[in-house]
Amino acid sequence: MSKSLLELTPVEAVACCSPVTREALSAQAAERIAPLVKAIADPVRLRLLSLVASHVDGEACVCDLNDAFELSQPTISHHLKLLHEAGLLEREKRGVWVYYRINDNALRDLATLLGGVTV
Amino acid sequence: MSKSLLELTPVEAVACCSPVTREALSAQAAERIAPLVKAIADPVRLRLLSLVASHVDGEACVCDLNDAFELSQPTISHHLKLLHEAGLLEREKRGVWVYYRINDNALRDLATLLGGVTV
DNA sequence: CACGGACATTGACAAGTGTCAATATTGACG
DNA sequence: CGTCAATATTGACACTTGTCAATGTCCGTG
Repeated sequence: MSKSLLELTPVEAVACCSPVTREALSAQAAERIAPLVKAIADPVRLRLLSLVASHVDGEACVCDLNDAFELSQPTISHHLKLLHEAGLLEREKRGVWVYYRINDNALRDLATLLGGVTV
Repeated sequence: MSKSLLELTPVEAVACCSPVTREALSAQAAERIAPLVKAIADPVRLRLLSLVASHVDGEACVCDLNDAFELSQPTISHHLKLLHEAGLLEREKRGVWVYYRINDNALRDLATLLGGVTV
C-alpha cells in the first residue's frame, strides 16, 4: 500500500471493500464508507453529479451548473466542493472557468459495494 | 399507478428511475431519491444493514444487533426505525422478539441507479 | 495598472441529526 | 394479575448541515 489510510479520499477507501450484503461490515470500514454516501445524500448534490455526468464531453462549467438551480452561487460552490473532496468530481481550472468532471470509477465502486454486482 | 407518489416509500420511489449518469436528474426525482441515500449515509446504519443482510437466514433479532454496538438500545432502535421507514429493512414481530430482514430489491435498485448497471 | 467577471471562502443562522436517560408498551410466564 | 424481559417512544442536548450575504481571489482584457 503506497498511501496510508488517512490520506485516502473517501472514494479510494471504498474501492477495496466487498459488498455490504456479503459479509458484515467492520466498524472501521463503515466509518470510511459513510462519508462517501453522505456526499451524495442530498438532492442538490445528486442533481449536480447527474448534470456533470450526463453533460456533453462529460464535463460541465460551474456557470452552467449555477443556472440549473435557484440557489445562490456560493451554495452551489459549497456542494461542488463536497463532491470534489469526496473524490466523486474532478476539478480543472481553464482560464477563468472551472470545469468539473465525474470520477468514472467512483460511483461504480459504490454501486458494487451496495448492490453486490461484481462487473 | 395504484399509489400516489406521496404514499411511496423511498425505495419504491427509486425503482422507476434511470441511472443518474445517463440523463440529468429532475429536481423532483432528486428529492425522492435523496432520503433513501440519507438512510444509508451513516456508519451505524451501514453496519446494521450489513449485519442483517449477512446474517444466517437473512434476518436478525434486535437483541443480536444491540450486542454488536457500543451504543444504547434506544439508539439502535432509532436507526432501525429509519432503515425500516426508508423501506430497506422489513420488520416482523415474533413473540417478544423483533426480527429485521433486508428488502432484497431495495439496495439493488439503488445500486443500479448509481452505477448504471442494468442487470 | 485598473477594472470586471468567474468562482471560492467566511461568518452567521435556522433546521436537521445522533445520542442518551427516562419512560412507555408489549408479550411470555409464573 | 404481577412481574420481567424485549423493544419502542419521548424529551433533551450537542453537533452537523444547508443556505445566504458579504467579501476575497484569480485571471483576462482594455
